[in-house]
Amino acid sequence: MTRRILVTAALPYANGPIHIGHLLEYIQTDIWVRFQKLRGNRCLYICADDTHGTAIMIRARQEGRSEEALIADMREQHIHDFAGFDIEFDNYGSTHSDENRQLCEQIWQSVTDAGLVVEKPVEQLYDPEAKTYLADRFVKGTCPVCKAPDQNGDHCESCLSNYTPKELIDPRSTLSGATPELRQAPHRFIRLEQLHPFLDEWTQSGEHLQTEIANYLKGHFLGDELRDWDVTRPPQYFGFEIPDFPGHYWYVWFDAPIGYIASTWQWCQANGESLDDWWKSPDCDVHHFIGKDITYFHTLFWPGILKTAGFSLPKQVHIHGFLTVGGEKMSKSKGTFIQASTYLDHLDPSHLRYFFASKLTAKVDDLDLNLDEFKAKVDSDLVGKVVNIASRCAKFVAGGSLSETYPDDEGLFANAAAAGERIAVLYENCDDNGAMREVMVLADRANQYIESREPWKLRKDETKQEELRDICTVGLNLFRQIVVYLTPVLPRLVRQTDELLNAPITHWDDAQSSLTGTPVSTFKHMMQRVDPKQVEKMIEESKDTAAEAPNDDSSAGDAESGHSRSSATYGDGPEPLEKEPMAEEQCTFDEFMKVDMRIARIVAAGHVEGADKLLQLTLSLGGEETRNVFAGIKGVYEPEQLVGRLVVCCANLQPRKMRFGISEGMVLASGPGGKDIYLLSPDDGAKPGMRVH
RNA sequence: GGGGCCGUAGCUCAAUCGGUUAGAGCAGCAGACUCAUAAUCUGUUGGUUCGGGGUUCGAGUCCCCGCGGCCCUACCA
Repeated sequence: MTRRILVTAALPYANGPIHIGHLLEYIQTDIWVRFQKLRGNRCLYICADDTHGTAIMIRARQEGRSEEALIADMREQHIHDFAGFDIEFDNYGSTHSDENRQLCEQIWQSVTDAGLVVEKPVEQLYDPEAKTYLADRFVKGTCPVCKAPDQNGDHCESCLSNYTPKELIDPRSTLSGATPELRQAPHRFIRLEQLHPFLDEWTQSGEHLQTEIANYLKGHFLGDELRDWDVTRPPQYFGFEIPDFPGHYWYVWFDAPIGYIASTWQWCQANGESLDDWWKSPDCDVHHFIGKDITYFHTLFWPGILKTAGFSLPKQVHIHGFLTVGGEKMSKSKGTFIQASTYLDHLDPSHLRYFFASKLTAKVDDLDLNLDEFKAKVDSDLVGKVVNIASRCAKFVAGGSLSETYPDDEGLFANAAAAGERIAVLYENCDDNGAMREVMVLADRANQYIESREPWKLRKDETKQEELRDICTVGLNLFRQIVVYLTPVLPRLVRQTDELLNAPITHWDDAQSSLTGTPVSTFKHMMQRVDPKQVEKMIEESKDTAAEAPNDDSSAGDAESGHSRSSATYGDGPEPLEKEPMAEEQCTFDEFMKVDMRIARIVAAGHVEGADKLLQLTLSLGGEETRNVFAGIKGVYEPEQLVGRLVVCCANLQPRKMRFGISEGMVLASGPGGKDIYLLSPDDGAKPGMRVH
């Protein structure tokens, strides 16, 4: 019997473009949906833009236009990006829709009727100029602990202490610069604790969640009383006004998940279907795909709401980890914060779809995009193995057709057909990585088969043309089987294969029966290797030098430049350069200027207890400006000889927490290390605080 | 500061409830082939499972202490 399955991916926020981190989720979900559809199940892929909240409101103001105009624009971009990666939604809605408003009102009524809503006053900083309450991240000021200026609302990056925005010295709004006032406003909360027994049961049984997630919830939330959840906001706010709480709005996280239902409703209206069949029927399974950061909302809050309002509970919430690039969090300054559109300008979307598939498992682990591995995997698996099968066979039969009866292939086709169910189970369980492995084994076998039959030799023998055609018939059928299994991942390859073999792939079971007698078109290259130059360009284009503070490891050692005098006169050998070759990559003037180097005077120096290599230095940049720096020069310089001398330091290096304290800069020195360390000194006349250009 | 996840071959990952000699792919190396987009095929070298203790007949797996990495920290989208 055909299953009915409703699938959602998390709603992207309408405050920014889609990037490759987002794509991991939408591609994972798209693969799962395409798989279900190919298996003959009725499956809907539902998504929408998440459009409400302070951030949208503020951005619209800054851009001098309405929120509606902003989110309409963003929606266009999002849809365009998704289409570029062959992510095919059945409906892409918006949380700012009539359907969503109606559903919010209806669900709000349900939770109110169930006695879950309670009103309490909340004290918060308010920006009198922007006329809105301020979330912590919109407040900056001087740290109450270490007095470092320009720190965040809730924690200090200099001394790493935590506090509340109210404790900040000289707080100011990052929206308007105004001094915020402490104000009180009523908020309404949902008493989640009342649903505690239900959530205990739902999260811990029925395999709705991955085990690590179930354990996490049990250990972190369900062991204690569940906190009341603040789901309303006082003005000004961009969202839906609450009917029985005039002037107040639902918090964006209340209406966002309801957007799943609203978007489904839109699809139902357009297709003459009933919403209840999808959201209130036991015959339909609801599956959510989300990232681990929004676990709380989707596994506690959301099931509680659904239960209370009488909607279907998710059959499963599939939670994935984050995407890292080169083993690290995506970074704008490193160019690894890659937007979907930037990727599309340079590389093939199928490559990324395959790479993600080959790395995705049902676990919550983070997934790393290593660009070298990306190239190696795509080149080897897709081009070298899979497409190669078609490439080496099709040419021998192009313009002709496949054999009329399927030749003896020693059981290869039957074996690969049998693998179909195994692979289907892997896809079903979100173990795309396992599925890709199985498929690659099939590709290896096909290549081995062709190798052993040596069709290129038969081609020269007039009497063996029939045998040649048989071999190619087997090869191309094995290829087509593989493409069927890759359909969820590589829809474009499917279309190309349809064209080559003149037989459309429409169902998973197309891998069960062989193709015979059909015409074969001329082979055209189906996929290119990854071009490293394009990868580089993509990274380069993704670099946003203004976006982040200087990086803690990008500036240190390589700030040298060449000179024009002959080195021979001084007997300077090539050894230092040979030992440490110059950086190959050039740095732009802007990048160089990011490093703020200053003349500094060492006003204090001392040993650090327990440290083998460090000295603690206090640098003066003139006036009151000082820096605490740990320098790895113990054993080379004695503290006493350092006090009073001038050095060059990097003054805007990101502070770094070290074992013995925070280091706030770096003293420039040269030499390979060990005993060979030479501090840089300015010529006479330089004064502390002067910039080094 | 609090918390989570992780550490296995050069790289990416396996290894059922604690149970034989820790397995694959890629890379590397050697050879073959020349149809195929420098593709493919055959063979093959790599491991003190981060370190140190402990429990056990038996530990990659469980416990403790370190070290290292990534991430989260609930008015935040």
